[in-house]
Amino acid sequence: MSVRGALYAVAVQGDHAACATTDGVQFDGAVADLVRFVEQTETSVAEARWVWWAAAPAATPLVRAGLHLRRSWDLTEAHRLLVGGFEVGIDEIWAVAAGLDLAGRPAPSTGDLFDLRADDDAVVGAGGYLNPSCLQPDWQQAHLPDLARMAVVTADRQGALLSRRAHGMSTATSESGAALLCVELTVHGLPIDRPVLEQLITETAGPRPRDAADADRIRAARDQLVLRHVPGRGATDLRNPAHVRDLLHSLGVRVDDTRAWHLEPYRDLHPVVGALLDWRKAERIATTYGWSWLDRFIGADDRLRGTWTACDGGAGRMTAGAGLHSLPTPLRPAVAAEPGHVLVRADLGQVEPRVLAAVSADPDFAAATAQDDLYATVAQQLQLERPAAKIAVLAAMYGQTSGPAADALQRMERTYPRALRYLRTAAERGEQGQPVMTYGGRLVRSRPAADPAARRAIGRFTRNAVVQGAAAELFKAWALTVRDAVRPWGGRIVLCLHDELLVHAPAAHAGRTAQAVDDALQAAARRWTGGGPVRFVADIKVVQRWSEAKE
DNA sequence: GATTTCACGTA
DNA sequence: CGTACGTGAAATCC
Repeated sequence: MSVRGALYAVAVQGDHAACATTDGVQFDGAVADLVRFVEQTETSVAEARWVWWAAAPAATPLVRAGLHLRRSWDLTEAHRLLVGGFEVGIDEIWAVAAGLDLAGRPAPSTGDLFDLRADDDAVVGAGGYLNPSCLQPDWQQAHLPDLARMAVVTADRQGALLSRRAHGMSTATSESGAALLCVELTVHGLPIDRPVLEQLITETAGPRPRDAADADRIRAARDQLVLRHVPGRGATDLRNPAHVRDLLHSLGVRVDDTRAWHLEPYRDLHPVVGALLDWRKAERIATTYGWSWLDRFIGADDRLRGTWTACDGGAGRMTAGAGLHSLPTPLRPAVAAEPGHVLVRADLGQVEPRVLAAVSADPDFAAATAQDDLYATVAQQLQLERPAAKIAVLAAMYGQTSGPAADALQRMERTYPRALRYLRTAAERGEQGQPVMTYGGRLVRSRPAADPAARRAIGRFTRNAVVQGAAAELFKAWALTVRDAVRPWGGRIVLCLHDELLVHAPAAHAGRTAQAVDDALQAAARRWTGGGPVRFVADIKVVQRWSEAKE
């Protein structure tokens, strides 16, 4: 089966661009003119699907120009479904789609004057491989129409391979859409209330330093809040874990490392412990989320911008730079809707166990998803208290085998044999060095492991990857449905956080937008589960600031 | 100069 | 001996 729609492949390098279909090259010219060509095609060809080797270089100029593209096919994302992994060149994508042996790929030209292959300019060379020079920007710029034509061919070949895999095609279009959404997130950014953020940073990290000497003074003052508790050891470098450990040892705090959760029990032993733990929080904001972070990542339009990727190499979640996925809670009041707008904050409830119920097709576990609080039902079925039931479910998904979960896990085995078998199989495959496949048909490779402990660690990784990865696939399907559903009301997704969505929308359409986000979940879940019995729930609230309505 | 270790933020 | 990611500072490797 081929990829649905009319395929238009776009290749961009610098200021130049080309577009091709199966009928041949349709456009070859400047990026500024490509924007008009794409806009015209998007409106006149209802079934247009945009194909690119990677979303970022091709789609960024289109998104910057304000275009909204409905359908895409991302060769890099589709390739990742086929073979797993992360970093790939277009030569590898081409070879895998063509069914060629990767080992036979010609080596890239060394640029050596005596390398005669540099004279061979054919796009597809001996053995059907792409010219190894295809990874070089200047070669790409000279061959953009060819790259676009090759992209159309590759998309069709990938479609033929993925259509043999359960859910392969829908996951490929979803992951492609996620990659385009990532370009939009990168371009548009997250709205920030700059005065509030500056206030919050000032409270923890101190005022904006005037110069380097001022920065040193503020830093020393912060250190002094800790060091004043240990007279005579004022030379201790708080940023050096070994120094801190020695200091703590001298006070009778016996810890191997100085991580916060090891130190927390000693908070009352000596005032320096609490001061150190408070210092760490302030230091984190000062270094990672301080003034230089603000200057680097928040634009003149008060938008926080990081680089987004649609699918990490491991479990398959979206990732984001500029600290977007680890913004400390104290700073979240600064994430705020623009005037006349609201934020619709939606997060999935207990998504991983619900996903496990769906992907393992365990009927009794699926029945538990009917309730808003899945763990309450599981507790009844296991005849345990709710906290113990929750620990048991999480232990099963994360591969914890020791501690208080052991008895509860046996009950899980008896009550939900199908779900537990699904997890055990994934763990065993990882331990044996084999890849696992997610519900959506994405291959996750297991890393090689030498000793038994490392093999078990890989087993925990693959056990978790089939759940976390499938949850990521459902999340992306939801996010893309939301992207389309909120658009008529002027809404736009501004943040994706694994199981949480933030939509920025005009205040006048707040209610409609919130309803659209909920409807989108039901529609996406129905499609994703194939109409199965598993229920998904979301907590959805209309707020001005991200920090509101957060339990 | 690049890589590893420690630490910690988020889910 | 619960999973993943990104970031920064210091130590370590080459």
